Amino acid sequence: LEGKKGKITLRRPRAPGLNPKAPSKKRFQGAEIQPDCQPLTTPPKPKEILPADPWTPTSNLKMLISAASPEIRSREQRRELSNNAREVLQAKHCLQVYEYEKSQPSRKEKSLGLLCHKFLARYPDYPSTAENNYICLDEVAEELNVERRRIYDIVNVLESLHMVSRLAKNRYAWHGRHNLSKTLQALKKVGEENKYTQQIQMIKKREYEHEFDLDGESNEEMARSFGSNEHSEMSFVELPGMEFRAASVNSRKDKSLRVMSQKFVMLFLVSTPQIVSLEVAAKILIGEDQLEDLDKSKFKTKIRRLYDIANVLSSLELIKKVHVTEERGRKPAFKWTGPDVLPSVQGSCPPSILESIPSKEQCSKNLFPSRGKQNFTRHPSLIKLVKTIENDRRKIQSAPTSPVKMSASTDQNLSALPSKMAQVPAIAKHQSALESNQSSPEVVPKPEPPCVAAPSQQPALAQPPAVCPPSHSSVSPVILPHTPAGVSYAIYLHPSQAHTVTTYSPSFMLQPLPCANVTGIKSINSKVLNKTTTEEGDNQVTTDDPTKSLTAKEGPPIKSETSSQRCLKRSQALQENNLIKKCRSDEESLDTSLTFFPSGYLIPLTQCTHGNKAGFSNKEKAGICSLQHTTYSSPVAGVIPVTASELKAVNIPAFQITPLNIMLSPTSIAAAPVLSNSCLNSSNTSSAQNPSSSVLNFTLQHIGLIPAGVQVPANPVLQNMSVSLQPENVSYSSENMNLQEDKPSVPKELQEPQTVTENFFRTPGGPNTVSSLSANSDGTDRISQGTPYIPQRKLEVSED
DNA sequence: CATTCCCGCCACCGG
DNA sequence: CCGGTGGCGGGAATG
Repeated sequence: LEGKKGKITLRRPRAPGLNPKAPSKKRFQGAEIQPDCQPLTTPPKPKEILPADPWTPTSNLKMLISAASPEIRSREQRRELSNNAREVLQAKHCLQVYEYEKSQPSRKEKSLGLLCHKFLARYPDYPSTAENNYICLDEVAEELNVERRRIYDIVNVLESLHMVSRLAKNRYAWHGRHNLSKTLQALKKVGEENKYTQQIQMIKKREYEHEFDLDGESNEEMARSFGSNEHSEMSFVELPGMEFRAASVNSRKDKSLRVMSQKFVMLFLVSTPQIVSLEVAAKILIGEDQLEDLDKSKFKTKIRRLYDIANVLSSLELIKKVHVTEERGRKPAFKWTGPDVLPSVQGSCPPSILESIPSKEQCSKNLFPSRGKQNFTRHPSLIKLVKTIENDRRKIQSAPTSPVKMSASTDQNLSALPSKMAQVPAIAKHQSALESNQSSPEVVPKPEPPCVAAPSQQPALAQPPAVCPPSHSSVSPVILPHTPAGVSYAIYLHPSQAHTVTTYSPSFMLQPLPCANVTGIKSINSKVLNKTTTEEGDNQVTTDDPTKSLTAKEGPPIKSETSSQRCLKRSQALQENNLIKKCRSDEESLDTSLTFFPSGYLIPLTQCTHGNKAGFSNKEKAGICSLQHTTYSSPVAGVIPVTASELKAVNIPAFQITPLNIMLSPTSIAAAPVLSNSCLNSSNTSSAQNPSSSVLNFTLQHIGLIPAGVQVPANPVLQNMSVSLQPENVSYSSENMNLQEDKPSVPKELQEPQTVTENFFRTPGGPNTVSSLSANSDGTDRISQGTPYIPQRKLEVSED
């Protein structure tokens, strides 16, 4: 009880004796000082604010307007009252119009997202090495003209991504996106260890059952397992090079927002469709004693917080708001639009990783203490206790300190410290070498840079440069916020993985496999179409139900028979979101491209690809103006140019594919063939098989329609389809789920016709079967295979 | 009415 | 004890 600070009830009544409204009034005053305005009806006329108004030249006007606008409304309603209202109204109207044109409704102007943009605009995505960009909260708050409290919200989230780190009171260091990829890797890993994927599944299943009143019991079991191995009180995930930058100051017990942010991100990284609904996220994040503690208020609060976080993440363009429409209506959700994250593992010392890491077990323990025994639910009090202990430990550990910068040597010492360190796989250290090139001061460049590379435009993985140019700070600053849509992926599979399709084995992630057998499937972003409206090429589409990475995801657009009962709406599905990544940092990408890939993953080749291409120009631009956040670079119209070299031969050996993270959207499938026809004819001819057939095989196998090992000859139908179908119209359903952009650029009518049979891939027998979870002593959990669980409900995701 | 989420009170806690 | 932090939830804007 005491753990949490003010319980709701404790909250001190504001303005004793006054009506609850008091606060709001205060609010207004705070924003604009109006000494004596008559309360009631008087419209707070535009009191100019104090002197300086930092922002735009027109800000005054803005202020006026915003101040007036509320009034306007009320006035409008009783306009009859005044005779001269006409004029007034007109004037006001003008103002309003003006307002709309130039400024947004005041509330939006104050949104955290906007504020965050402003904040981010102040610092480069990739700050140059040397000068540390220090951030002074006071200053920033003042300059941005907001209360400091808001800055904390932003900074806390950024901190969770290690984009900033606290140096001392009021001071933060700006790191930009240099650490982002590492952070994401670490987060992904932790997320995997925590079985978030399964948790998500459980939650969904539960909901599902709830709806239909299916087995109550399994429900119970679920809850139990969920509760036991879940609710993790996990501490902040640190990054190996940065853990203590913040020194003593840093140890604050409540890192809740930060932790929450990290968890939230993890959810995206581990779920296959990379779409997470607020509801699910909230439930998972609440974790704790979540039994049926559906505690409504708590849930609400969590949601609120998630919105805060989401706004910041959105500003960072890591996620984007979408809506998932189910039978029950549409729910807010977010889609990951950030960089793809490789499954951890470093290039430099592949084999040692397993050992070097204290052990996943340990990591998990630290992060999720509850994890050990999983068959009974832990009593809340115990949890608390653990928590407390941990906190104490943390304090102690973090004791020493002063904002001293650590060098590599110290780094090691530190690593011994807190569990925090343990939490993060040691991995990064080695990798840091790569980044060091760029410049992070703190990172000590390791002499042995793995394989390579020049920042940015690296050729394909296949041909890493033999030489590694030491850093060039000059290069580093290149910023590439968005690149055009086309992205390519390669799928690396390891033949040895003869697992069934459904097997999920985390352990693989840790195994650095030399990329044996590389099969590259190149999908191109076919955003192409002339979609006029959507500028972001993101029309995504694909999404599989996270719950089932196992089941087939998308049915290739097959002629569908309407037999399927549900009609899917289609979104303009063009690509899978993954494909769309905008590549932001070359370095990061580089980083990834150089590492060894565990089998079963889709590896984004983006950077490589773009580097050679037009991407450059964009990069440069980006570099120049740090602010152009919001605008997505519009996808290149038409097919994205792909060099022949980029297209790798597709050669998929007959084997089973571990489904992890593999996402193929029909679009992508369609795209390949199209591409080949239009642009790459010559290039792909060399491939052993026709890409389309490979893809088909891959898909089918993945789906489980055909046994592994069986190859299906190129399917004429598919090819035809792919050619003929317009990407936008191609819809595809993953299971029964349908994604839809929130603001569909394509009229539904158009979309409708493209119905796909959703049932097509459904397992005959038991659509409802759910894979069960079993915890292994080794700490890894696997999903036992069973029939894939296929949710019956229809889901649609729409973009905002 | 539902969804978003701003605002700022005030508990904490480091210094 | 002060002042920076940041949990938290009311309730205003918006949809």
